[in-house]
Amino acid sequence: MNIGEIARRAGVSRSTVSYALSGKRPVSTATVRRINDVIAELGYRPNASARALAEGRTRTFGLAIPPASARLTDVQLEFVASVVEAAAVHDHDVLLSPSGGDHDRSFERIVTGRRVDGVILMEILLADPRVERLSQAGLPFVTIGHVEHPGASSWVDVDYAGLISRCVHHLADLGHQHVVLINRSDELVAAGYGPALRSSAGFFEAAGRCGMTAHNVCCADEPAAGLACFEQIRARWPEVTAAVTINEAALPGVQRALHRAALDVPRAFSLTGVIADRLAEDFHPPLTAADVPAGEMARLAVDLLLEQINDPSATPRSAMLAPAITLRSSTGAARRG
Amino acid sequence: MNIGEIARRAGVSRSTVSYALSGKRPVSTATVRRINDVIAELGYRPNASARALAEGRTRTFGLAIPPASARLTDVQLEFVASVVEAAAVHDHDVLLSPSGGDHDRSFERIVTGRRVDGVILMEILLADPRVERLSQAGLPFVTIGHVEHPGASSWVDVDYAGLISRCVHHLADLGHQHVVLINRSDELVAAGYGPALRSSAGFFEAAGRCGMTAHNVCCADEPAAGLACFEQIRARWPEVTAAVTINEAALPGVQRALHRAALDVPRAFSLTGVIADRLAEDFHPPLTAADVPAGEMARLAVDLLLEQINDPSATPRSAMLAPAITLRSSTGAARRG
DNA sequence: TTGTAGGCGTTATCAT
DNA sequence: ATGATAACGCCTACAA
Repeated sequence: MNIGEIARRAGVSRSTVSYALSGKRPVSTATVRRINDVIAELGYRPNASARALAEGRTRTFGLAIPPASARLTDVQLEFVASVVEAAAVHDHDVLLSPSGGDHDRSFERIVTGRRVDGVILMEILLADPRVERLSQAGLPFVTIGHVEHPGASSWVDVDYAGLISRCVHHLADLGHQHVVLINRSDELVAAGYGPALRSSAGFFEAAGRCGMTAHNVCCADEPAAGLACFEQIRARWPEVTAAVTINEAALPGVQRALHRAALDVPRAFSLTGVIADRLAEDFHPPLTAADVPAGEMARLAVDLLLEQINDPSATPRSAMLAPAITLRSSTGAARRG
Repeated sequence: MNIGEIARRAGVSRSTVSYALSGKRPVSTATVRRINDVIAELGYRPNASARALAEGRTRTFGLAIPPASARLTDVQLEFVASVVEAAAVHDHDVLLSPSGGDHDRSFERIVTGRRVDGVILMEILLADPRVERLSQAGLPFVTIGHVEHPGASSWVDVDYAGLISRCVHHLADLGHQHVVLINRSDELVAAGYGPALRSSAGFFEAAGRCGMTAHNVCCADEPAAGLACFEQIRARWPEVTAAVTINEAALPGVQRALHRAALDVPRAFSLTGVIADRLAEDFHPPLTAADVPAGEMARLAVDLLLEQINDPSATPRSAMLAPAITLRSSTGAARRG
């Protein structure tokens, strides 16, 4: 079933069918009707490959996700789903590429094979080879997280430094003197993962300003690590009365550690950070935290990407999101030493 | 950069370049070398759309995921990642389609637009309109979960009935008399979601055989629901000493309910079911449970799909997985009434 | 308002 | 062993 068949049955030329479909030139209402009838009857839809070849655009986005080996977290998953949905709103499809290492076949296939009109890069590192690859290929892209030279490309990010800083100030206001940051994993920090680095920077900066003693602890993205990590914190720095975290995957373990230590939150210990609303609400007690607005980030990323695709010469735009910190029940006045 | 340009620079015809690349006809080693040099120098890769148009195949799979509205669970996510990875092994890409309702634009675009060579359908319902749609479109597909007429199409599934039955027998052996099944949500059951129905069937069948009293409770896929659901169970049927579940998303809530009721597991209460290993191990105490082997299912699904694509007339194959039940620490002898 | 024809970049069938 | 050339199905000037 192709456009020629439709044309034949409707008694018109192929171009007329094409124009009737695209509306790029006037077609008499009578012919349009006839064509639509035939199309409806035969259930015709243009062949995407042929259209892409002729138009030079695929109406498809590439989404580079972390490889399956590195387990995706809950928010990351939500982000993927939201990107797909936002793309669908613009009648675009999403091609997945698990990538992260330097030489990924799937990523190369997508980039060089002109399979997509643009790419959204998740979980970007401060120095990410894929960014270089994409700009050299002249393929529009948007990164989630920003790179060394902001302004060089479009990105969407969360202001981890600022948010963590505000969390620290909040704790300072409550009288806490000794705080700890439960960060993402060592590997991520070593690889130059922005959110981890910026959180740490904002944390120490704010703690210094507030005259607090502060410690940073890296923790793998899993419950067991959260448990071990928290117990280690209690052992090494018993004077600590509050923790700030961006490590969502470790939360169940932290929860268990609190139980095990019979630490009442927030009376004996306060906990806050940057945590997706849903997870913050499921914690016990619900966490005072800044949301990670995955859905909004996804929509923004798609918008920025479309902007670049429609006008590759447009100056890249970017958005640094700073969601409000929602007060719930996990932070309270510091216990007296 | 196209094949013509490569041919020109290598001083050969386009077909020779094409054959040098595909190896579908002998090309002298000298020319192959020359061609490869040019290709390497210019970084050429064939245009995927043109190739798809000419070959009649896209080397792309469609993956129909539940819409973003229905939150994807952890295992579902792992499944998506695994499918992408398994597809990459065969040099195929994966196009995502959030679908589930009856009339989905994205699904239609993928199916009718010949954007993919085949489709993997996640979270299938007993009567799923997409199955009908795909077979009428003559597009190969594999379903995760099976439909009314097994044999009519390829599928991969987990033997929920059998596994749940074995869980029940295990509990019976431990002396439990009163058990409850914490199922997936009401909506899912009403929609004819296979795993929920088969779990329930296997549950009651086994309980009957063992002379136990048994109750089935539907529970939404979220922690809060798990908490409420468990407390309701305790209130309605205080005599129940063990629960079987397939609802992974509700587990955190169940965990909290156990804490809140100060129920010692497994001394005062036993818990088991079909739960992904990672989640089972993160539970406290680790759950005796059957794994949901998402990775294996994904690889199998891709294999079956490729089989159908390469030979559409091949009789559909299917696989019913029955992973072993791993004994951990959440089941024990029934407490005496 | 509509038709004709060339081109998008490959693959594959003829030839040579 | 290699070259022309016709598809593949669509879009879009250019004509009429």
